[in-house]
Amino acid sequence: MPGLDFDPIERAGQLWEEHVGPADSMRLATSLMRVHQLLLAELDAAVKPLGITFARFEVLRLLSFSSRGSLPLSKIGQRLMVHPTSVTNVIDRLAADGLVNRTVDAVDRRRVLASLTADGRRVLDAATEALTAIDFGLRSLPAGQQREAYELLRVLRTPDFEG
Amino acid sequence: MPGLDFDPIERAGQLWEEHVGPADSMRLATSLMRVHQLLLAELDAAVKPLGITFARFEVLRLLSFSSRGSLPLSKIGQRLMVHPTSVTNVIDRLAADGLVNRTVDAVDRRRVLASLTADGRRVLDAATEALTAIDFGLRSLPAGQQREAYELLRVLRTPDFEG
DNA sequence: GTCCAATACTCTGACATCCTACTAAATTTT
DNA sequence: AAAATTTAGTAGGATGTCAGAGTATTGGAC
Repeated sequence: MPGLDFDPIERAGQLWEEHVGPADSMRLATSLMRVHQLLLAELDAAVKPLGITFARFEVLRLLSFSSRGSLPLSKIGQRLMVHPTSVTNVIDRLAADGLVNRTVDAVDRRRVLASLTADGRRVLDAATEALTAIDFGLRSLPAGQQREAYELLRVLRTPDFEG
Repeated sequence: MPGLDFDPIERAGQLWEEHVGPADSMRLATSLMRVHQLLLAELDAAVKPLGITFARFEVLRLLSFSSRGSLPLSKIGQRLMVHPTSVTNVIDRLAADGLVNRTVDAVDRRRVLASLTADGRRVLDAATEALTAIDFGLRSLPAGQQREAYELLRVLRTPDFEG
């Protein structure tokens, strides 16, 4: 890095972003990492008083939207795009806290069905309220730009679809 | 990415997102979570043959841009916006693999300085090449939209500044 | 009908992250 | 100069994530 008249250390964070070859993609990738870290920290903090994390909130929310009131773990994994072991992990903790029930599917005994308990419903409602109150950690972004960002990211969520 | 299944028929899970009340912010928040998961998995896979993770790549990259060739751990934490213990963790693993050196700062003996080894430099170069080859997992997003997304997310990365 | 492949989940281990202390060193106060 | 405070890093524990291996169940091939 030749010819710098300011402290290179203090500027390194910005420097690589502006000088390195594949600047745009690297910038966006690292930016997504940072935003995720900050956002998740804020969302976790918002629901922490209720004894859950944002990951658990997402599971509870998913269960509340299932028509039968229950979902096989594999389905939860597909929806949240997480590994089967992650689902088992989170469901175990939710069950230990009495927020969900686990039952073996009578039709296909390989399956485990998770469903909300009354407590789970209460916690979900309170968490939804808490998260809505902080605008899901996105109040610094105007509503219109939230939509834009959502549309831009849509393609990245569906890697192998429609080009 | 085994365990991830994108059956379009089952994607009804995303439908509700468009019907619920505080739709925009919740949609964007969950979208960011999914994109992060998918992106990180792809980036980790790209550098896995080199024996590192994307988190370690970010640390190596940061060290390579420091003028003195070393950085105190606290500075690394600030740049990557992660907890001090996370830095200690990653540096420990990098040092165990011989990719960085740890030395106590002679000026301020509270500080620990991390610096790249020759091996670390080699791994960093190879990782940069591997990540560039896959466009940092963002090839499905056109360059112009990558810039747009970056600009939109900027505000979320700097919650305290309004620059 | 039996055997085999696919599916659903669990178990163990690795990783990165956070939080709450805690120690050591430097800086500020008094 | 001594004490209090701040700063840098570490230790231990929890969480969520993934990968690999293993068990149980189902469903298809023969």
